[in-house]
Amino acid sequence: MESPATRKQVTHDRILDTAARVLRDSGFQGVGVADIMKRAGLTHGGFYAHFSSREAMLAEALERAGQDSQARLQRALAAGEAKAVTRFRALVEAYLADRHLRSADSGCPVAALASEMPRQSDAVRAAAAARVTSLTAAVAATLGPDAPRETAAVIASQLVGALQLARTLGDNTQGRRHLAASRQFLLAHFEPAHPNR
Amino acid sequence: MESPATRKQVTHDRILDTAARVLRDSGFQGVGVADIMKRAGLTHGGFYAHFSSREAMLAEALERAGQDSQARLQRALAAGEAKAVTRFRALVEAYLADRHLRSADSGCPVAALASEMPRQSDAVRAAAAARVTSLTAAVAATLGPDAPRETAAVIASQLVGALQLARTLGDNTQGRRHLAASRQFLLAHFEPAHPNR
DNA sequence: TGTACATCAGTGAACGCGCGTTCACTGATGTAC
DNA sequence: TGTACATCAGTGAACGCGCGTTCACTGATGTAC
Repeated sequence: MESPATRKQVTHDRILDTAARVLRDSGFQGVGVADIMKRAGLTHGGFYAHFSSREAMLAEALERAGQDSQARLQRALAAGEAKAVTRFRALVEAYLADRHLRSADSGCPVAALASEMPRQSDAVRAAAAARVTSLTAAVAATLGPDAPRETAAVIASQLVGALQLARTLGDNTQGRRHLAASRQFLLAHFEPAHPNR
Repeated sequence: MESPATRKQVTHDRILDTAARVLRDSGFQGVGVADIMKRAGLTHGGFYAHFSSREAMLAEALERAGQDSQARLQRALAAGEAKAVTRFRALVEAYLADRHLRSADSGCPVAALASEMPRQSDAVRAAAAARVTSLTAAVAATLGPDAPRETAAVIASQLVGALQLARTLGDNTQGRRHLAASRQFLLAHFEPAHPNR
């Protein structure tokens, strides 16, 4: 698989990684072609050898951000299993961690970008809808198999909404109190009885 | 109070109303000086007689949007009282109405703009934090007086998160199902027993 | 009441800057023989 | 193995457009006497 395209693919990947981080930190408007290329160690002229347009790059970057975030969540669940806490608790504590008040660049792109979605291109919105679905599925997988189907959607809303309101309140006592209230509520009402599963 | 400033104040008000609507529909980036002035029936040159900068206008527009939205919510609560449903039910059904999937321009600015807030100016973020607080207070006022203090914050998160995820899913079956699940959950778990109060 | 002047709200042309996009070119990598 | 040529990834200057901001000016409203 060391085809002639390899070198270009490596660069493409580096650009995407950069864009996926900046996107979550700075929003769609904050992702500039020249800036992303510079951060990736390149000049802006080469951009169009990798993407047909800025719009196309945004859609790819959102998908990448979703994969990043999903993978991080899975690692947190695995770590939770090692500590013998429920998968649900591991998920809630990872998603609503105080640390996420500040740094959004490695977190969930839905929480970082949700209110901008209705104004994005079809490709971007499709990627966003897929990410909502996969987040809901990840939540469902941490609930007991007897939980109603809608419960996962409700919990996903709570996770995203709580993180956004806390970020709006700020990285201070108010914001942290808001996160803590959501964590406590979710654990009190939805944590399955059995530690592992 | 028919002071010489009256005419200018009327114009100022019209500009702000326009900006408050466009802001919720198109986001912070979508509010352009020339566009807003044109929609208000003016030319862009006069803008700086009303605001010191575009940034200052954004902060004022966000406050205005918050007032609009709060007033609409209060009217919905009053209408609910007339129909002898609980204030809580009136609030949930108004906030999570299917109609809000499409039109954000008259709705809650927090739901319309939350994920853009961390990147805004101090003045804008302060206005946003105040609106989160007032939304939480509005929710608290519809709960029984014996409800724990954190409950209102959790419900506010659910309202905002559910609306945003539904909008991300789109104005279709998926989006509407998402909203319906949240409405049902909130009513089943938090609606006070007594119809009025 | 009427006239002359001052103030005020809004106009429209112009400026500077950032940013997405294009394109001719360069240096490096790979291929043919 | 070595040489000549083709392909490829990336460079950097330039273009065009949108947008926030400035400013000299105009027509209308209000005030002094």
